[in-house]
Amino acid sequence: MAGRPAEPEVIWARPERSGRGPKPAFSRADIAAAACRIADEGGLDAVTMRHVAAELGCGTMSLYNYVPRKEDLYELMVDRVSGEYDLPEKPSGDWRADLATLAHRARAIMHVHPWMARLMSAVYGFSPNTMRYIEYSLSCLDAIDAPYGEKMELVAMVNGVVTTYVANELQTAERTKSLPWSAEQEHAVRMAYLGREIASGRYPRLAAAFAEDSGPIDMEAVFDRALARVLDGFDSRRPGTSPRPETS
Amino acid sequence: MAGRPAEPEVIWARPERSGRGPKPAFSRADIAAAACRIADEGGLDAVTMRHVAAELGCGTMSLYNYVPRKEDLYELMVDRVSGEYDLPEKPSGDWRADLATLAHRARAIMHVHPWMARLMSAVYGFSPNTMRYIEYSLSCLDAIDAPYGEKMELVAMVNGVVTTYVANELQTAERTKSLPWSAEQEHAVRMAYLGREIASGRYPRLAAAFAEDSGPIDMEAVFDRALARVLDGFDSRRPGTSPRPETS
DNA sequence: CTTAGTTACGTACAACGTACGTAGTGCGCT
DNA sequence: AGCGCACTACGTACGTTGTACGTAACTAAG
Repeated sequence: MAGRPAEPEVIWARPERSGRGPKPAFSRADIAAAACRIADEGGLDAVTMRHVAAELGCGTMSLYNYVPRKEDLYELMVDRVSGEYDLPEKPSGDWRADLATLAHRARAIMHVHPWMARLMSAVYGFSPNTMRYIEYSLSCLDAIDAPYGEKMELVAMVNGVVTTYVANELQTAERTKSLPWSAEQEHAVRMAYLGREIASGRYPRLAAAFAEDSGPIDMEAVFDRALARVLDGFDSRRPGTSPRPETS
Repeated sequence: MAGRPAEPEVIWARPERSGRGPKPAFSRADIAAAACRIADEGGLDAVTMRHVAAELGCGTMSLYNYVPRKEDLYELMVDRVSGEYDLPEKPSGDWRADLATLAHRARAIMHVHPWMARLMSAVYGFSPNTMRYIEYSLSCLDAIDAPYGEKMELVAMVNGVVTTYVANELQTAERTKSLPWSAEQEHAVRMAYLGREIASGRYPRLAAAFAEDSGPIDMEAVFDRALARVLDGFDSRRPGTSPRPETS
C-alpha cells in the first residue's frame, strides 16, 4: 500500500528514493517540469493530477507515489521556478541596487510563468530553492548593521510587492485561460460597467482619476515606483545612505 | 429558460429585479450574507453553490437565477464585506493618519472574515462598495496637490500591503479549516523541517535570523512598520509634510 | 530464498460547477 | 379579461476534480 498518510507532512522531508522496491520511473524534477510545462501552456487550472500524469506518461494514481497531495505538486512547481534565478556568487555591495535587481528578476520570471504569482500567495512553505533565494536576499544586506528580524521584514516586503503587483498585472490573462472568453472581452465588459458607474457622478474623484490622461499604463514603471518607495521607506530610517536616487 | 449567457458579464450591471414573473424569494444581500456566514464558519472552501443554496433553503439550481457564475458569488461576498467599513463623512485632513486608520480598519475586518484576504487577491472587479472605499481613500488625499494617478498608486499600495500581510497571517488557519489536521500540527511539521534544514549550515543568515530572539512575533507591529514604510516612501517624495511620526 | 516495502495502476466514490428541461407564476400587453 | 412571455424554481444529469483502496509485479535487505 502506498505511503499516503492522513497526517501533515512536508514533501521536502520525504526522501526521494528509499532503497527498496523497483526504481522510480521519474524524479521529482521530472514531475515539477511536467507540471510547469502544463501550467505555462494551459494556465494553472490545467494542472490536474490526471494531466500531469498523462504528460509524464503514467497512470494517474502512480503520481501519488511521488506527490502525496496536490498541494505538494504546487510546492514542487514553486520550488522549480524559484530555481530559475541565476543568483550571483556574491552581492555587489550596494544593497539597494542588489535588491532592486533581484526584484526585477523575480518580476521577469513571473512574467514567464504567469501562474507563479497566484501560486506564491497560496503556498507559504519553505523549500530548498526559496530558502536559497531568501539566503541570498539576506546576504545583500550583510553590510547593514541591523537585526536580522528587520532585514527579514524588508525582504518579505520586497517579495510582497513583487507578487502583489505581478499578480495584479497578470491575473486576468491567467484566469481567462480556463474561460470561454478572452481577457480583452472581460476587460471591455468591466470597463463598460465602470464607465457607466463613474458617469453617475457618485464617485467624482474616481471619475477624475480615470478622466486624467489615460494613456496606456506602463506597468513596469508603476512597479518601479512601488519598489522604490519601499526601499525609500527602509532608507529613510537609516541615515547615512544615499538619500534618494532617481527613478530614471 | 434562465438567462445564463456564455458571455462575460458583470453581476452589478444586471438588474436585481425586472418586473415580470414571480417575485424573487431572496435579495442579493440575502445571498451575500448566507455565503459570508458559511465562509466565516467553515472557511472559503465550504462556500459551494450547494451549501449556499441549502443555507438559503432553496434548490441548488435556483441560485443560478441570482448568481450566473460562482465567481459572481465571490464578488457579492467581497462587496458585502467592503460595506462593513463605517467610513467617516469627511476625512480629518491629516491624510497620513486617515490612510493609516483606514488600513487598520481593513486589517481588522479581514481578521473577522479570514477568507477575505484570499478572495481579494483572486477577484479584481470593481463593485459598489469597493468603489465607495476607493473614493473615500482618494478623498483623504484631497489636500495633496498631485495627479490622481499618483494618488491611485498610493491607495493601491496601501491596499496591497493590507491584503498581503493579512493573507500571510491568516492563510494557514484558513486553509486548515478544510483539512483533516490543525494549523498547529501543520506549523509544527513545517518548522521541524525548517529547523533541520537550518541546522545543516547551508543557510547561515537564515539560521541567524531564526536564532535571534524568537519571542512570539507581533504581527500587528510588523504590519504597522510595513505600512509606515509605504507612507514614508510617499512622504519622502513630497517635502513639506511632517517627516516621520513615531510608529507608536 | 524469503519477505517486506515500493512501484504501478485500474476502479470507484464523493463532491464540485453547471447545462438543460420542465413546470409554475404573475406582469404587461392587447 | 385574457393571452403570452419573461421570470422563478428545481430535479436530473454530465463532465471533471482529488484521492481512497485493492491488487499485482518487482527488488533490495535479512
